[in-house]
Amino acid sequence: MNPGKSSQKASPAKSAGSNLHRKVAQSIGNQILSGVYAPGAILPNEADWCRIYGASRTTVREAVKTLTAKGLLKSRTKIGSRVEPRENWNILDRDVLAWHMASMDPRAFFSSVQEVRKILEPEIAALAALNRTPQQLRAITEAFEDMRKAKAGLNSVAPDVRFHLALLAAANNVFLTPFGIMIEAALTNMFEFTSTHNPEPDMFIPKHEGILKAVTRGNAKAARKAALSLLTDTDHTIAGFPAKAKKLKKAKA
Amino acid sequence: MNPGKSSQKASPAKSAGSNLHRKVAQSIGNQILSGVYAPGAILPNEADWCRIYGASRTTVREAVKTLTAKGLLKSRTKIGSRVEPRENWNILDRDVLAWHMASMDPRAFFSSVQEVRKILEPEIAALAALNRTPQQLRAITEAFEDMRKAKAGLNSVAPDVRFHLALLAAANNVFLTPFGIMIEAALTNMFEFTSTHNPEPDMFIPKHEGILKAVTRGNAKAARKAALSLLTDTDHTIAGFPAKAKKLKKAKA
DNA sequence: CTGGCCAAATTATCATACAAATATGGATTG
DNA sequence: CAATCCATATTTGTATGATAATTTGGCCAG
Repeated sequence: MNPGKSSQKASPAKSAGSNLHRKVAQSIGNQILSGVYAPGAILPNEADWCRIYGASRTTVREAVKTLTAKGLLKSRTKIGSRVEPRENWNILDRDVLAWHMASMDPRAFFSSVQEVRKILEPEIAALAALNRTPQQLRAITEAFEDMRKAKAGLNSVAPDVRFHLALLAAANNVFLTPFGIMIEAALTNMFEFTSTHNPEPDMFIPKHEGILKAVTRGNAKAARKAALSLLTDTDHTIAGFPAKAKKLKKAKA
Repeated sequence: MNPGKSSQKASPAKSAGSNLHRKVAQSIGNQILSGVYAPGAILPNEADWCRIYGASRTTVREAVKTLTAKGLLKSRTKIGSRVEPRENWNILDRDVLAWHMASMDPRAFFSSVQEVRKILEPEIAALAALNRTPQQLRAITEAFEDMRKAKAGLNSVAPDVRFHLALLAAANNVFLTPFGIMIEAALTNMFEFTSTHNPEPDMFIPKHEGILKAVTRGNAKAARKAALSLLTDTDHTIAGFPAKAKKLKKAKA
């Protein structure tokens, strides 16, 4: 038998994506990240989820497998599904990060992110200066040109993201790439949070140019310094917006 | 209808875990990471996998959803499943990393890992010195005591891993925790690769003690320096083993 | 040549049934 | 009374077969 379903959709897992198992996964994922189910807690069983979402067991199980693959869950026969300890959560997964941000204080989020960015991005810039291929340098350059054209405002976010991701790719180290997701999330949400995406508007373009030039010249030391300088500006921008607490509205379900 | 299955298991997805969908996921994951299916390539469809593994569509689909959740795949109706570009792969996922190591040159692996470790671990130690809770400090201390007791050899690996993971946890930054998987993999495999896990056996314990003391005193600068010093020793150990190319045998299917 | 429409391929979802694992409590036995 | 074994109930794991939804690609008409 298939519990639920033929009845009515009790709690309609909203959100887009149009895949039901995806919606279910997002809904459950959000509940875990928001603390409705704490690490160690046992989740409702498959039959329960079927009733809750009005979905078939097949669909629910695919959602559960998705969450398991992201380190949020582990299922055992006769026991059910248990929430994994936080250190196993794949926080650098795009979905998990989105669910995380949806229920986190934005200031705490930016604080953690900037801490890591200041550790990594100067070194990423330095590595890029040493390891970049001509093609990768071109990608960075083109992103920078687009930034210059876009001037300020919302349109400048996308090229900015591309710039930082291209830089990251140019570092040529697989184990650094997962941070692209974090950087992207940070830059994208910075605008919505501070409503001015550019820290120190006058220096925004020049400081990026500083990184580009250093990477072009292959000057690791200068690249490191330029990247750090940009991040310091970003710190100031964020610090200039105290507990505004505009809820980040990134996640979907 | 259910393709395959009732016939015979053509290519028996070996490996442990005892869950069929897990074995299938590991087998396909290994094939993707080893380049059998390159990014952009279209994979066999569900019916094909059913025949190949002698599994039901239910099982195959759960495996595919698992891989999708790790960023290796994306499925679309009428198209099939396509391998995602490498930058979307969740390389800091435990499984993905295992599959990656299974088909990678060990020297290249250690090179990339050490590059990242030298960037992160000194700063992790510094953050731990500033942010650690008493409980976290105790965890680090206990791990260190176990290392001292264990002396050299294989038994010293586990406490060493615990030491570094406890340090990481004490940094108290969510976005750093995913690196625990990489650090664990590195330390665990170092022993098998160099057959001497301890770099500079005489200095192995003292250098860890240096980190512990600095963290205990809350001296960020000293912690940073001590962590870097340890990593430099590790570099030397690895460098001392040129193209031995003992294949790492971590992954399972 | 252009636009729209049809058909085929593939994933998405559903319903149902049975298998396997395992925690739990109760019976059995020393 | 204690320890062991065992039956049973619960929950996930797997199989099967059917139908829906999506979308590419080509066909056809204007």
